[in-house]
Amino acid sequence: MRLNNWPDLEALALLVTVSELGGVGRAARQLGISQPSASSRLRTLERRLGVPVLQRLPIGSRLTAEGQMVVDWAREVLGAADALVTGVTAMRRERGAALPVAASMTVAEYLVPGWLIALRSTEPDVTVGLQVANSARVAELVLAGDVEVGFVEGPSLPVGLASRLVGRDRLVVVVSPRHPWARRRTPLRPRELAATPLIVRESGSGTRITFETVMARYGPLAEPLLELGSNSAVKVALASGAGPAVLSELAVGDELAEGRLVAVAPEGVDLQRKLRAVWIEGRRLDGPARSLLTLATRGAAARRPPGS
Amino acid sequence: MRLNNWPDLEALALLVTVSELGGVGRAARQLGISQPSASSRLRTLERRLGVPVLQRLPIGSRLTAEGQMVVDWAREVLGAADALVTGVTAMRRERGAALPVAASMTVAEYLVPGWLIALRSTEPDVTVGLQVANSARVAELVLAGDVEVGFVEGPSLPVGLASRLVGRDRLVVVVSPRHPWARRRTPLRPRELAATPLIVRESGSGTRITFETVMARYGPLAEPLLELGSNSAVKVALASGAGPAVLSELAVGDELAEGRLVAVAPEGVDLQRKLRAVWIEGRRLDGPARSLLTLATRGAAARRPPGS
DNA sequence: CAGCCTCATAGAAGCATCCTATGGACCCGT
DNA sequence: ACGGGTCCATAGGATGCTTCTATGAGGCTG
Repeated sequence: MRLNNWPDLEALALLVTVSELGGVGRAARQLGISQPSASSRLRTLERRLGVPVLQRLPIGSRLTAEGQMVVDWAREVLGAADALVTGVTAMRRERGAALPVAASMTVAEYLVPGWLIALRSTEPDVTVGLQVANSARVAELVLAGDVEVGFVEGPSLPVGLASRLVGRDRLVVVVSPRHPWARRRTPLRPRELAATPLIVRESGSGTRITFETVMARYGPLAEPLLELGSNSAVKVALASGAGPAVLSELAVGDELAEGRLVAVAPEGVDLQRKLRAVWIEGRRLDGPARSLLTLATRGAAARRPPGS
Repeated sequence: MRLNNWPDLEALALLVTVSELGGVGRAARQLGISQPSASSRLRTLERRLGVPVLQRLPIGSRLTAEGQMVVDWAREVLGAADALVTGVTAMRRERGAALPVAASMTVAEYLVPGWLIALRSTEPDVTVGLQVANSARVAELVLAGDVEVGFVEGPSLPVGLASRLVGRDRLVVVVSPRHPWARRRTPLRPRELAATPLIVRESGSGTRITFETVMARYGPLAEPLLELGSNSAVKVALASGAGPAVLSELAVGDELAEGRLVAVAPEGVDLQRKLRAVWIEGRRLDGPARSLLTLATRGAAARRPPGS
């Protein structure tokens, strides 16, 4: 991870806006900066990228072919950055927010930002307060009335809570494409998996607990090969070719689709877990809480069951 | 897409490095800046995020719980930014590169950056030149010897080219979760799909051609609802709830996994297409070209066929 | 030909970062 | 207990980028 030479997100956002509006000046106006400022920034961006991205014409500006690619890549970057900002903003407003919410780590990390971004378009003024905790603690917070809605993972459902499915997640055993398991033809037996030292999340994490619970019946688990505190740390370890890891499918969807990681399904083991929204039983959710729940449910309800 | 309030990628990279090395000073040293500079930057980042992310201790610095989330989100952002920079760098070196490559747009956009990032770790000094063109033109470039390796999509395979499968892609019909089709219970008949105005990529794009070829036998296609020049532009249109679109699965993997978009499979239509590396028949690839091919093949070979 | 649009350039002001030098807190050895 | 190692924070001056307003150059249109 080198330090400099990173693109300037503001310049990229400006470029994306230019591509949408078809003009430097128009984009500047929309973003609330002066036209010369926009012009200069784009020129700097172009110089730093080393590729002309804009075709300046007397009637406006169009993207070059390279510019089109840059804009597409930039939208990915900005989307991820938006998720970060949105997530952090929600965590900052932990207290005194109009809509206090609690979520388990996987849900908070991979799903909540997307929901909040969507929520923003229908309810721009609602401030959401996000608290991240394990599923048991989330349930407590909901029951205590500290938050209106909670999002939990796993099979346990405390009494007194109403719930709705907001998604399905599946733990996957993944290896780097370099790893021998990536090419194995024989199915992975649960006992073999149990006996293999794995890269896992720290003990206490929902991912770890789910995995250990499911695997319990196949004999004692081997000592972890490595124990890391976040999904992305596990991915970093995997990237350098280290042994199999267990992660949430949500965390590795991209890597699997692009072939940067390979999933190895243990035979006959169901590692799926349900992600649920929970709230106090009998309480009728309304206003923003209802909108959020609708948003969260929406994706899940229509998504097809296992296997796309 | 507002302009300011975007996080500073350099500061995020610094934070990630701190999380890996466990200390502000250590991270500063690794990144080649002074320790006070790092300290001040992190403080600024913290102030702008509004959340304490670091616990400063006399023996180093650890992340707070919020910091852990920020680092994970930041890794996503930086990964996307790295893909952008890598892709642009490759396009810039179009001529005079040690390893000239051509790729169709989907491959260039979604797969090539990942391969190049991986290639960097084994062959740090190789400069790759990337040319983006449609599959037919890629084949020409390979045959003319302008590039060593090409990456094409679709069924056509010109004579004189050797090829190897580097991945499978599938076109998917997607709608926003708000769209009626997201909840439909009846299967989508090919004829209904053909008769529905869709959001599609511009004519001439590989995605569009593949779709039209496959659908040809189900009757004339309706006029497009909207015709856009890039995958992300289509996604932007979808996000605002507009009608069904046809996109590459590679382009929407994340959105499907997180439920932000919903796939509707047309009954009995095979929209899969193969992504192939091609080079001049009989020519033996060696050096960096060989490494790249290995990398590209690696993910595909081990990936399971349709349906995860 | 005037007026409107486009984007580019010039010059001055402001802000954030950078560096070096130093200070305060802690741990650990002697 | 005391030096020497670690750690991070602060101070002060230099630098560079971005910002603004004002103006210019080019093209379309009534």
